[in-house]
Amino acid sequence: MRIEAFFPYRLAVVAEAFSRQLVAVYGREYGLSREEWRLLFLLEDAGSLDSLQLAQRTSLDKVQVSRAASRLEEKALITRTVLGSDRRLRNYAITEAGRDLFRRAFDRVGARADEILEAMPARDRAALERGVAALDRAIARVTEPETGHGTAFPRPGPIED
Amino acid sequence: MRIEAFFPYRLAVVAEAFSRQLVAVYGREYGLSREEWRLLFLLEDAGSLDSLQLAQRTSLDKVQVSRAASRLEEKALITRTVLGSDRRLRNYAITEAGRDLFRRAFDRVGARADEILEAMPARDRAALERGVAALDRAIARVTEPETGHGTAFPRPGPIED
DNA sequence: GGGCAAATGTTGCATTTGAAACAGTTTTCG
DNA sequence: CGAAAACTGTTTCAAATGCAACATTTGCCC
Repeated sequence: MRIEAFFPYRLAVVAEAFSRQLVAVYGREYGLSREEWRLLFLLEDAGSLDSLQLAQRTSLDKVQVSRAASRLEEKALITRTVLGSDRRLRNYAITEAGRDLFRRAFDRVGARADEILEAMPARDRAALERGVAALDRAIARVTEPETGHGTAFPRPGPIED
Repeated sequence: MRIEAFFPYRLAVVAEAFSRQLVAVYGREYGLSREEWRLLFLLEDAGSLDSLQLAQRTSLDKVQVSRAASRLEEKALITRTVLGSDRRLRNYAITEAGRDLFRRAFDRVGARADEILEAMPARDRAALERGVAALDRAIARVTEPETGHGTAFPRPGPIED
């Protein structure tokens, strides 16, 4: 079989290429790693989160979160405080500087993503979104028994939570 | 905006989760890295390739190829010889042991991939394939001027080659 | 209450990865 | 012909990553 015809290969290569287009923006132009980008994204939306909520809404493991958060704190883009109610947990909050940086980066990243997606015919774009959503459900279904570590994003329903 | 609604995030997370399911097979059970897996895949199909052909058909850069090939050679799964016609190039060939290992791994990896894909309704699966193909074309179109390093797979037409 | 298991975040260490420098070969052009 | 430029694969070095051990805190059970 030719590798170009193997669907998992095609999916991985295309997803990497798409991701690379966006990393080129928030990475090179704003100095953010993928994990830092995701944490800022979450915090810009939520304002503040404790680590339990964060673990549920991100597909990063605890080491990645800890390290990305350290760097974001060094850059003064977020703050991290020990939670009083349970001193094992942390409360993460985005700073004004973090909001500013994220919003500027998001404008450019979103524009780049749209530029690519809008180069697709609308029907193809709809097919892609439908297919991705369905694949996500299929993976969740097939891997149900195991721990969902980074398998997918939280969703309503009987699975997860 | 909620990160779960940001399409590039959804695509990246789903693609990683899918990939992880397959790496769990060829990685843990057959000791192959992603790059080694791809090289073996190509060579099992072609039998033997020189480095120029290889660079065209893989989405790996030269460093990744060099290192993966070294390991495969150590494991006696491929052979590497300097090409007489141009001593900068190498000829890669798969060994019998390499074929055997790859075929066994491919059976299991393909089965795992099918298990997931067949958990999708046929219409959704068709949508996914259509969408992925279209996204690949869109990325190639938008990034046309730059070097296509790992951007996509080779295709007929005016671009690349 | 007191000890033990579970949960959480962090750190250490070995491996992997990426970018640039490098060495060897070929091509170009004067 | 010969020097310089271009090309290819490998190596080097610093940074990133993954996994396991660790320290701290909490919940459990007697």
